[in-house]
Amino acid sequence: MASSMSCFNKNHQNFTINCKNEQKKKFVLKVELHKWLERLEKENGKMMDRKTLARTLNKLQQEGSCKCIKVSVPLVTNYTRNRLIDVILHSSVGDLSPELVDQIRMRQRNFDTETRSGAAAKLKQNQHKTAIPGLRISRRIKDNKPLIIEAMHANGFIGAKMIRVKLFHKFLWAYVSCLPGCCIPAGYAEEGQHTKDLNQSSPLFSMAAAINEMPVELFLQVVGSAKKIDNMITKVLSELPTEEYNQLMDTHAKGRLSRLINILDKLKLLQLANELVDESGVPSDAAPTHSMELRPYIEEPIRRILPSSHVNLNHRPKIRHDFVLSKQEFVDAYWETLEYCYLTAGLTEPLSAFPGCSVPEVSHPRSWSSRRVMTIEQRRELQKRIRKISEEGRIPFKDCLVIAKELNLSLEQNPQITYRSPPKTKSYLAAGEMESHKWSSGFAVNAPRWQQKRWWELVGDGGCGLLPPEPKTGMRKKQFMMSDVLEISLVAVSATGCHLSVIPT
DNA sequence: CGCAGAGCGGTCTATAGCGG
DNA sequence: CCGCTATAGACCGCTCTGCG
Repeated sequence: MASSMSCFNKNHQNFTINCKNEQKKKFVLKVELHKWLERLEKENGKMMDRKTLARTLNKLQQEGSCKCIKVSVPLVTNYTRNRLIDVILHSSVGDLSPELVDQIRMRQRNFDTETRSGAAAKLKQNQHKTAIPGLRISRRIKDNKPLIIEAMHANGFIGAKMIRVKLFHKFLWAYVSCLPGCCIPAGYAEEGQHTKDLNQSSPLFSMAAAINEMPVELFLQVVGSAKKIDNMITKVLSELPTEEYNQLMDTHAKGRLSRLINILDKLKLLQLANELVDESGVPSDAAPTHSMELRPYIEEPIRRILPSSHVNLNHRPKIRHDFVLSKQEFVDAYWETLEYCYLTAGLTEPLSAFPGCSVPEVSHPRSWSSRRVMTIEQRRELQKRIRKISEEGRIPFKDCLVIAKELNLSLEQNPQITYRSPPKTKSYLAAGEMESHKWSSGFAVNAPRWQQKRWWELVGDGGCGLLPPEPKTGMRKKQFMMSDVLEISLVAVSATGCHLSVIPT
């Protein structure tokens, strides 16, 4: 690169650009080059103007020393829009390969990160200079965020990011496989045959068009909205009136959606369609923007070893799983493998293998916590039943089991609720949480905050009569028997689909 | 206690408009 | 044609909050 651009003629002044290893580079970002020249010129007390650079590059391009192109990269906060980045290619570069586009995107990402982290460090330094010891000014304005989050969850939003990514990917795969002319062969039996066909290409599709066909219910689960949804969950997004659609697909929703797409991209399950965008602009909504990768792979993270063994991480063999996503069951198998490899990766180095090295989320157990994944129908039916039963009094254990079974709610998840006795006394308030509900248990409750309230949040406003009666004025503490709390908790278990472990006091 | 999500405040880029 | 300025849009780090 540098050889072709080693001499820059600007305002009759020669600039020599000399950079080690630059010869090996096939491209340079325009912003990178600009910053670089700016730094050089600063030493001379002058500033490089962008237009001057553009003119010079045009001249070099006409001479055939380089090629100036624009590469489209997706925005992080808006899945429907792309950002065009200016790239100067070495004249020897022919067609843009997907690898080169990847490198360009990576370089742009790194450039952004570097410049912004530099700016943030400068800001931090300034803050240190101006900070008044002991004075802490909160710049956060209290808002209705908790209410919004609550409303989103009430609409079925799944907190676990990887579960959202999984559901979204399964939807996209199903969408793409139904596209006319799609090369995903349905119901293939012969491995050799589909391998041959799938080698041909990764099916192209328009992300915007795919999302338009997304069921509202799925949208509420994976993207989320705080909007009150009535009689719309059976529809797909494109069937919604514009106003409703815009309310669902607000800036934040687009941001959340874009982050999911970004993760699918980093998992190499999706690829940005490699189109060279000309000066005239951006492709339309109907044009293919992404391709579905049908041959993804997963590497098992390498087991952690004791330092004494002195074995280099790089020299241990990696176990690799290759998939051919020709059938729904293979898509399921991909996700099960990914979850298994990384969720159980307690004694492994997630960063040692793909995709753990590029998607940190895959190795966070919280990202996979599917405890509260329920369809809206399940959620509403559960609310209805619990309300009905609770009007009649206490809910016996067997009824909880019946509800869980009939609504197909899982009881088989990780233990999350733990009741145990306090070190000395058996009576204390649990972390002020019960206090906030104006009642307390008569024994130790060591459940996390969310567990202590989440289950009654699930069943509706104010607890649907399941809560012990509100204590009268002055009656701040109420003693409950273990059986009371067990019963209540088992409803929670049904509602949340988690285990309850009881540690005898 | 650590993580994830979201808002804020900041920087950077692209662009348009203006005057020299 | 050139350079300056204002503005919008994008997106990061920091921070706070709630969850598990």
